[in-house]
Amino acid sequence: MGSSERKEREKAELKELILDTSKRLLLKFGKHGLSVRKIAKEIEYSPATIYLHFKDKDEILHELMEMGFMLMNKYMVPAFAEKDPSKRIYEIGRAYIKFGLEQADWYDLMFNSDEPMKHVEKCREDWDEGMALFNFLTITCNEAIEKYSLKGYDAQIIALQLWSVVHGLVNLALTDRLGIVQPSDQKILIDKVLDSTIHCLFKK
Amino acid sequence: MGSSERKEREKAELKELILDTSKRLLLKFGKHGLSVRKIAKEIEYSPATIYLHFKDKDEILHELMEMGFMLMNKYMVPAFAEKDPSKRIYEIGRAYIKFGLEQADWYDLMFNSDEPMKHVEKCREDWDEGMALFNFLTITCNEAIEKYSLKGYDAQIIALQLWSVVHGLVNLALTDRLGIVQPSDQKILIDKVLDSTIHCLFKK
DNA sequence: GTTTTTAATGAACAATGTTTAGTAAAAGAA
DNA sequence: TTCTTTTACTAAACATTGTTCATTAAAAAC
Repeated sequence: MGSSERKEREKAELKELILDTSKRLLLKFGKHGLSVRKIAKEIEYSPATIYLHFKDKDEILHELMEMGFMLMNKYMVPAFAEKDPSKRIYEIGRAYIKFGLEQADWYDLMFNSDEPMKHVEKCREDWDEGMALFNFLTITCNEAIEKYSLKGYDAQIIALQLWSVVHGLVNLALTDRLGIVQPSDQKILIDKVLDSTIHCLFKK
Repeated sequence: MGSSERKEREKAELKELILDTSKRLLLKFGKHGLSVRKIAKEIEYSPATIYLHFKDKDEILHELMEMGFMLMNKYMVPAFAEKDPSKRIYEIGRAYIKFGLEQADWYDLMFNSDEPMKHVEKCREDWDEGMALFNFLTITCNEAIEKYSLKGYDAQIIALQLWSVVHGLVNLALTDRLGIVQPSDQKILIDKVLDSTIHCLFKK
């Protein structure tokens, strides 16, 4: 006895190594540089070994997705501290966009990829990182609605509207559609749209 | 002579056959069912023959993209006919969303895919179908701004804001993020967000 | 020392996009 | 017609991808 504990620890360490390596490959070479075989080569194990720790490639992607939300939360910290609701919404928006543009591969994995969502059974359960963020936005919208006594506003609809704008903006930027339509500085353009959105919601 | 003309016609016909088949495969099996080898098998030629008519798979995707805009235009026809600018904006938004949800594979190809944009040299030139649509939206926004005498509004920013909202909504819906956040009827939810967006822009 | 459990892999399968050398047929020239 | 050149096409190969399974080597349990 006792050796079984060591075994489990070693097993967990290898799993962690696989995830760390996946993360590194994603950061270095993007989603196209992340393959099961490359991970295997990197950690100097055979590809089949990966499948002793993960059912799927999707399962790896799914765990990376969770890591992505940890990273995103770091971007959100200053925004969460903001007292004024409409200003908090603005800061959340800015942080979201900043994260999306700076961490394009993470963003894509977390918000655009089908694979880790469809094939992993606990998809709903594990996207609650995303849901928590959305709920916080909804609460903030509620605060803003009360503060400005906006009647006929549904906080959840407003939250979704805000999410759609920033999600749309980030995706348009990342897929090079923004530059075609308006070749000026994209960041300024994006800022203006976010300004306009919040202005027309809360500053009238 | 004369036979050379027939040759060229036959060549063009084969190219058209490849594109038609690609289109059919995309519609039937989605983007994952569309491979060079499947196209080849379908038209009963070898895969290498495809490369006599197209430089790349990307080039095929690119031509499909153009077809997609033709299809999208059909969705837009009723909206274009609308006289009132704010109502026209609303109808464009609805048509855009309808197209996105009903023709998910086309939408993905036209608005999300990197490949046909990055590797084909004439990317800018050929996305002018998309640009034309955006320009029309911008013009309509201008009309609305004048009609409601909205000061300090930039038509292009408003147009981009609108595009971002619908693009974001469609993408959230297509990648199953909407249902997680709010499991009620997605179409109604999307409609409410579009309503809210236009209402807060033009109806105050 | 023997048996059983575990960890790890090599090799195979079915896909993918793409290239190249080679062939067969058609077209053009004599 | 015969010879040559151009054209249309393909078989085979290459380098990838995710995934599975029979097998082996080693460690653990008895």
